[in-house]
Amino acid sequence: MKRITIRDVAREANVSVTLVSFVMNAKRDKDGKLDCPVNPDTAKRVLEVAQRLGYRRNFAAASLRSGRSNTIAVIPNDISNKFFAGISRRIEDKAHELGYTVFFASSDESPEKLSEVLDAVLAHNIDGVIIAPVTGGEHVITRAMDMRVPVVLLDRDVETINEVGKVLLDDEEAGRMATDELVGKGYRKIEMISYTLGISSLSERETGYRKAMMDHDLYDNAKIHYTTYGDAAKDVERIIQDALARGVDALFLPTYSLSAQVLSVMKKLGLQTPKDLALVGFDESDIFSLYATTVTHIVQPLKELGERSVETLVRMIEGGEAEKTVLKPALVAGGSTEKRN
Amino acid sequence: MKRITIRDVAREANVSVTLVSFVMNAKRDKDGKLDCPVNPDTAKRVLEVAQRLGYRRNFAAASLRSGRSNTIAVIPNDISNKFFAGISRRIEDKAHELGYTVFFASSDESPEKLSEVLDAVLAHNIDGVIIAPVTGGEHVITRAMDMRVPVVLLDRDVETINEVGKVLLDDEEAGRMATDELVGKGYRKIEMISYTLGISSLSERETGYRKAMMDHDLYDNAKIHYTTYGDAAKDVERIIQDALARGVDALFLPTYSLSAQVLSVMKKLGLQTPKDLALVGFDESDIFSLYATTVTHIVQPLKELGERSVETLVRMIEGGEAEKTVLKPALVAGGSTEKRN
DNA sequence: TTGAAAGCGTTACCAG
DNA sequence: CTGGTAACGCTTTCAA
Repeated sequence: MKRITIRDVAREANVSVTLVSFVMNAKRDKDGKLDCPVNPDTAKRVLEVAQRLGYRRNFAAASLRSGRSNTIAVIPNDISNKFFAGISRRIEDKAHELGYTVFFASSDESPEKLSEVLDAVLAHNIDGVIIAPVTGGEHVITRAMDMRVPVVLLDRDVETINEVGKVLLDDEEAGRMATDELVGKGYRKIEMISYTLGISSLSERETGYRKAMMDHDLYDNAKIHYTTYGDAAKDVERIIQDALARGVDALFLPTYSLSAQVLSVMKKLGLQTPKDLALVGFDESDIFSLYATTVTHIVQPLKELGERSVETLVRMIEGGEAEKTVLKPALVAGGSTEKRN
Repeated sequence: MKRITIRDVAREANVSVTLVSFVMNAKRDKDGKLDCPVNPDTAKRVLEVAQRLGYRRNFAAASLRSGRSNTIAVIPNDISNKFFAGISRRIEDKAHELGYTVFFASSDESPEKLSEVLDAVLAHNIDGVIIAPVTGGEHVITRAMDMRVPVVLLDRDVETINEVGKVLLDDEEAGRMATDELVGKGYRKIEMISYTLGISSLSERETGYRKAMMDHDLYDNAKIHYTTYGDAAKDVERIIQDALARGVDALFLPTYSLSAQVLSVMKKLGLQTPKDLALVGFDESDIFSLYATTVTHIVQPLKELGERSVETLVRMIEGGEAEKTVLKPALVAGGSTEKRN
């Protein structure tokens, strides 16, 4: 069961390897015609022989010779996180449609792991990289750029870097939507819990919240509580009790993990939403529909985020400009923001 | 910014490319000594030069020449599903530890997509494949075997195929544990909802349930309702109402999706667990702890499943025998199986 | 429209 | 222990 090479096909079809290579690499134009300088009859014959013999291009050889790989890498912070799970398939599908293979690897927030992943990127002749949710460390981007690999930033902006593609959510709008929903339903003392991560997505959501509060002349009521990913469990309980003591009537939670944390604490304390506290959560989860009261939440257009990031990257790989796209969030209404009586 | 090749290193270190190749491929043994037929001093010099020049092996060239890639592929049915999200990181970490890179791609249940993925596997000289949760279609495995690529089946058995590695959950035990828990807490009319998928994991869980019911002399009460993934939403509501009408007091849900579906219907119908219906769910989710009453559920040892599958595959790649591992599930107790009064 | 031949950077083989 | 050299299978000139 020897492997079929381009030479086998050439011999069997009575043509040169060059011709076979041409035919195998030709893209079909809209008429289904092969777009290459080969006699159509010859091309047809080559295609038939290749098919019959079960020929498949040896990827390593092609990559070695051409220096390209038709492969892109996607480096999320954690391949198993919520946001990424929803977006990975979209990326995969779109990449496949454009003729690229995708390669996933977690950076894990660790500079060492990140460095290894990037070495792998170099070693594999990978054509471009999509860097998805990462909290902390701009090294990724600059290192990748040093390697002259096209980069697209997904979900999170780094304002100091501009030679990369960007596909982002309009996070300010998300913060504004959440706040407007609460105000519209009669809530006034609306506060927010956020992480001290210093990443653009969160700070923009905070900005949206602040501006909306200001627009509604509620800025004196605006207050953002901060916690860290690791301390959230204990901080959130304290924050909620403090807020209730001060008469706060609603909370905006700008990430899924904070939303889950808050629901957990409220359950533990026997608090009900919206009676004791109205809520707006973030991202998608069965929890929002299965919690005692359904929870209003902001959703990101995962499909578009994924597809757009691939399109942007491929365009850059093929010599195009780095583009920036900002997509709109949406609000899914639930019982947690029911009109206040 | 020319790329540094093995030849550059050889010239700079005054040795042949052969020596450099030896050194770069040598694994360190436990003493940190390089395990290769090269003078330690020479090796050290080569290493230093390589470091200084920033040499990185060209993956495509190595793969082309050696026919191997130190890469394994993982093909789940859906890269974004629950089970897979929890296991992917474990696979990645373990593979990395053993010197392999991982490549993820969804088969998506579609034979065409599957075929494409396998072509990619061949084209990339991939050394082995882990096939994770797939519902329907044994083609995968036989196709991969035809390609002479080592295969490990993860989570789901195909009894007719034996030349592959297998890493499975003791699904019969899982069914038994769930049933025993319910019986132990005083429930008697225990039923089960399952999918008509004909996959081993589900049918084994059913077997465990049946056997446990038999052991407790409750076999006359045993009943399994069937639905399909697509029809679950409407079927589950009917099933629950029918069950309640017949005085059923507990349900065992052998998958996460069925668990979520049942919780959703119960919420909609205003039913409470365990008062109206005791429940045992499956797999991990925030839902189980955040639902009005916490839900007892069976968990799989995701870490072990992931690591073991990689270890098994790598052993096969390196010429070892195909092994079969069966891991034990665990039960996480919650309020949904509180003792019946 | 076709083909010959020169590499791409590595590893494997065989000598020393 | 060390080194020369022939592949690996493909793409890419260049010439016909």
